[in-house]
Amino acid sequence: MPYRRTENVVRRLAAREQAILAAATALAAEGGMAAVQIATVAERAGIAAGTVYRYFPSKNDLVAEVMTTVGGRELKAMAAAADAAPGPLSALASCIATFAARALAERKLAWAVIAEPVDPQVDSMRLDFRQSLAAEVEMRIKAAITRGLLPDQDAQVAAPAIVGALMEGLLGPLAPTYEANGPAREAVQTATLLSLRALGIVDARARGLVAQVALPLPAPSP
Amino acid sequence: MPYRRTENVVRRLAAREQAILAAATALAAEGGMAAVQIATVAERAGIAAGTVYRYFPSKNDLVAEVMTTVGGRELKAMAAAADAAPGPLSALASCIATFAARALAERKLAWAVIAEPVDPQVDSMRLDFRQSLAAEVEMRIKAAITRGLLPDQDAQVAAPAIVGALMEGLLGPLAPTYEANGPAREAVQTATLLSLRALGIVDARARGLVAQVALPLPAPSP
DNA sequence: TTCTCGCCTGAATCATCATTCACTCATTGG
DNA sequence: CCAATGAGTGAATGATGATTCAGGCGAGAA
Repeated sequence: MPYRRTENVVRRLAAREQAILAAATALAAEGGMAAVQIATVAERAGIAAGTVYRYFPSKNDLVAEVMTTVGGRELKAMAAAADAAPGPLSALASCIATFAARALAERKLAWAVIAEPVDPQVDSMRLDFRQSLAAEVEMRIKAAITRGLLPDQDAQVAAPAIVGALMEGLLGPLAPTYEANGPAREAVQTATLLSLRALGIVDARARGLVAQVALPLPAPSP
Repeated sequence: MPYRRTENVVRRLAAREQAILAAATALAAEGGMAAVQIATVAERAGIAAGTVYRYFPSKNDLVAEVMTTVGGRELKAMAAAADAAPGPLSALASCIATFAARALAERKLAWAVIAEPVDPQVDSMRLDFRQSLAAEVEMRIKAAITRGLLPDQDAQVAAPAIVGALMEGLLGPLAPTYEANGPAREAVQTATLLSLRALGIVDARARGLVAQVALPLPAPSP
């Protein structure tokens, strides 16, 4: 048995895989999907291009993993925020505002993961995420409808529409660039308000549904 | 003077340019921007690849022209529908519904022109279109606000958000595929209703703002 | 220390497309 | 019919980026 993967080696391998993933994510956050190139990722991770292929069978797999990781993190945050809310309506509001705030904090990354075009193969992966995103919102909408807190409506159209509105209104190329915390927070509130109104909540602000979720913009997770 | 562009030649040249444009547009409508390749466009137009470059200095210029053409057509339709409406609110409703209905009728093309990613250079062209799109909606929103028909709000965020909601709700990959006229028309109404509610119109349906604009889905312009 | 693995390297290869250009050919005016 | 002109051709070229692979090298086992 002249060679075996010692604990040490295993750890190093895992660390390297994380480094690659981190490099790819950082590049996506800085320059969008176009910036995620094997050579660039490798350089940033401090390894040679070929090495990347020891960890990921193809670029698509790498990108897919980035999406899964980032997407999962966001979904979890949304769900957590919603679950912590006192009632269905404020859960809905929290869910929406959380998504908006977090996406805005990592604008380019969010755009890259949600919207930017990629290889068709990877696209189906992205679809899953968008699907989950919409599903999360849809669930909250339905819950509110069930309790009579929202007018009856087609949640299956409404949910993606809300997601689209947030994306376009906050992340898209048309959206203004928010510098400091102030305007960004306002934008999140405006967008949330708009979304809730779209669903039929007329006086969200008056009811404290918006103010209550005026989260600080979270620092991007490491 | 052994050679001159006769009337005949000029006509032929113009026809060929149109053929190229038409081929590119058709390809975009069928397979998205990725399908718009010089070789493919040329083949579809019945000419050699090199010939395309006698008419367009680069692929980007060709794509830009496709976008301008398609985009202009849509903007004109929206403006016309809105201008024909009796009041500011129904103008707004018409504007939104028209966009929704037409985009849905040529789903892939609309997606390609509005949302699908492309070369950064071309992207600025697309931005112009999106900008105009949002501007058109924004103008209608502001008009309604001015007359006190809508609650005061930030139209600059609301307009792109509406556009985003329609895109994602109707065109995006998550949106269900609408086959016949029936469900599609309903989807347009649902989306329109949602948009109007987002802006603060609580009872759009009751007021006949939605039903009134239940346009037939237009055949795609040739 | 020495012998093996198997990880790492990065230049070479492959694939995909846009773009060019030397050449052919049709049209035009004389 | 002929010469001139420029449209049309399509194979060759270029650029970009993913992927491969033959060989170097360092870490574990004896």
